[in-house]
Amino acid sequence: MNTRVRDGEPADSQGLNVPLTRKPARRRTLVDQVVDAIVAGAARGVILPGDRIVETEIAQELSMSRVPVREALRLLESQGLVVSSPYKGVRLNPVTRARLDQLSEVRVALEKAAARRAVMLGRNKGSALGALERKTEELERMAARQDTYGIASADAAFHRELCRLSENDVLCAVWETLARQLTVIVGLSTLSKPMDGIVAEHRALLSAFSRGRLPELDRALEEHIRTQNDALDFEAIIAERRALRDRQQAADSQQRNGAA
Amino acid sequence: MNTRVRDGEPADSQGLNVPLTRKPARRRTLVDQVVDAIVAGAARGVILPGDRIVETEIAQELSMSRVPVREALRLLESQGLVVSSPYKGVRLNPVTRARLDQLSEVRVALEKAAARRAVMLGRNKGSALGALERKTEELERMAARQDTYGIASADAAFHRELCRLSENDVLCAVWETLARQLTVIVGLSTLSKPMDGIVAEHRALLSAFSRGRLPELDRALEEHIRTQNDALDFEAIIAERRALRDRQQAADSQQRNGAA
DNA sequence: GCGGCCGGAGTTGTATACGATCCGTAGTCC
DNA sequence: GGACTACGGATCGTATACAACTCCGGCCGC
Repeated sequence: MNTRVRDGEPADSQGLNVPLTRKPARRRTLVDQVVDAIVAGAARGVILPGDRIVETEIAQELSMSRVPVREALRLLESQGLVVSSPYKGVRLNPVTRARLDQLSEVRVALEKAAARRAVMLGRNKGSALGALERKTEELERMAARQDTYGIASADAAFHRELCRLSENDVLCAVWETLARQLTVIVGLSTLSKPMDGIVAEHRALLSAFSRGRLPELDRALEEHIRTQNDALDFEAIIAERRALRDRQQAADSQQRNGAA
Repeated sequence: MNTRVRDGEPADSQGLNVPLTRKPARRRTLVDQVVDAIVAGAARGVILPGDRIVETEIAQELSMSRVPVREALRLLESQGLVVSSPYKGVRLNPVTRARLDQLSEVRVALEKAAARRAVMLGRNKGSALGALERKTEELERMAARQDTYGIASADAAFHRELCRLSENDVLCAVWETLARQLTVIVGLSTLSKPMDGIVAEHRALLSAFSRGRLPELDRALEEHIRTQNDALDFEAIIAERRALRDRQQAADSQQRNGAA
C-alpha cells in the first residue's frame, strides 16, 4: 500500500473521517496518524478488504517505528476494522454482504433509539432541529452538484447529527465505529441509487422527526438504510476498487521512477 | 494495583469475563493477559473508576515489558473502559450515573433489536429457546443460593444468549463491550434489588420472547434494566469498593512484609 | 509573604534490537 | 514421481534504551 500520509498532509483533508474523540485538546500522536492513514487508505481503495497489512511497510511509509503502528492496529482491531491472528498478521476485515447487513441493522437500532431520546429531550424543534435542517440542505447542495463523495459525506453528517441530538455519548461513540466500518465497505463507490431519492428520504426523515412521529421515523429509517444497501452491487464495487488501486499503484511507481 | 495474574492463574477463573473473540484458535498473547488482568482488577474493585493506571506498574506486576501493556491499554481505550491523554496517562473511566444510564439505554436498544431479529429467525422456539431457558434456570439456582456473584454472572449470560440468538456478530460484539463496561461499573456490588424480583423479570422476558410478543418484550426489557439501575446506590457502591481496595491493599502489604 | 521560575523525579511516547513463529522452497528419501 | 523434512526469508511478539513531556516542590526575586 502507498498511503503516504506525512505531517503536512492530513489524511482526512477530504473531510470524510472524523476524529475518534471530540476533545480538541488531544494532541495528535503518531498512533492517530496511523489510524487516519489506514482508514483513509481503506476508504480510498488503496487497501482492499482482505488485504494484508504489514507493520513494517506502514512504519516505513509514515517514517516511524513499528510501535505506534502496532498500537494503531490493535485499536482498529477492537473496532472491527481489521482482523489479526498472532504471527500471521493483520488483514483489512474482508467484507461480505451479510456483514454489511449486520452493521446496518445495528446502526438502524441505534439511530431509532437516538431519535426516540432526542424527541424525548425536545430536540426536534428549535435550534437543534435547525442543525439537522442545515445538514439536509448540505445534502441537497451536493446532490445538485452530482458530487457523490459530498453526498456520502453529507449523509453521514446527517445521521451523525441525529445521534448527537440524543446527547448520549456512548451511543455516538458506538455509532462512529459502525459508520467507520461502513465507510470502509462502501468507500467512494458511486451509489447506484438515484440522488434525488436520497434527498427525498432525508426530507422524509426530517419531517417525521420534527413532528415526533416515532413509528413513522422508524419505518423511514429502516427503509432508507435498506434501500441504500440493496442498491449496492458488491461485485461491481470490488472490481471498481481493484481497478482504482491498480491505477494508483501504477501512478505511484511511475512517480517513483521519475524521482529516481 | 495488585492484580497478580500469572500464567497458571487465569484472571477470569471466576467466569465473569468472556474473551473478546469467539475464536478459540486465537492463541493467548501477553496483550490478552493484560486486558484480562485490568478488567478483572476493575471488576474486583482493585482499580476504582478514576484511578490512574501506570504502565510500568502493570508491566512489573505481570512481569513483562511495557509494550504489550500499552497495546492493551489502547485496546481498552477504544472500548471506552479507560480514558487517556498523551503524556498524562491512562485512567479507568470515571463513572457517573449519567454514563450508566447511557450505557443501559444503548444496551436496551441492542437487545430489542436482537430479540426482534431472533423472533424473525424463528429462534424463539425449539433448541434455541431451550438454551435461553437453561440460562434462566441457572439464574434461579444462583438466586436460591443467594449467590450474588452467580446472579450477576447468570444475568449477563442470559442477555448474552439473547443477543447470540440474533445471529448478528456485530451486534454481539458491541453488546460485549457495553457489558464489560457495565461490569466495571457495577462490579461485584451486591444488588440491592430483591433476588426473586430479578428471577421473575427474566421469566417474564423469556415468556414474552417465546410467544414472539415484541412490544411486550420491549417494555419488559426496558423495565428490567431501568429498575436494576434504580436499585443501585452509587455512593454506597463507591464507598464499598474503596473499603474493599483498602482491605486488599492492607492484606497485600502485610503479605509482603511477611515475605521480606 | 507571595508569585513566578526552574529543576528534577516520574511517566509516557518512540526507536532500535532480538528472539519466536509461520510459510514457501528446495532437497532427500522411499 | 511423490511426500516428508530441513532450511531460510519474512514477519510478528517482546524487551530494552532513550527522548519528550508533565507535574510538583523548592528557590529566588520582589
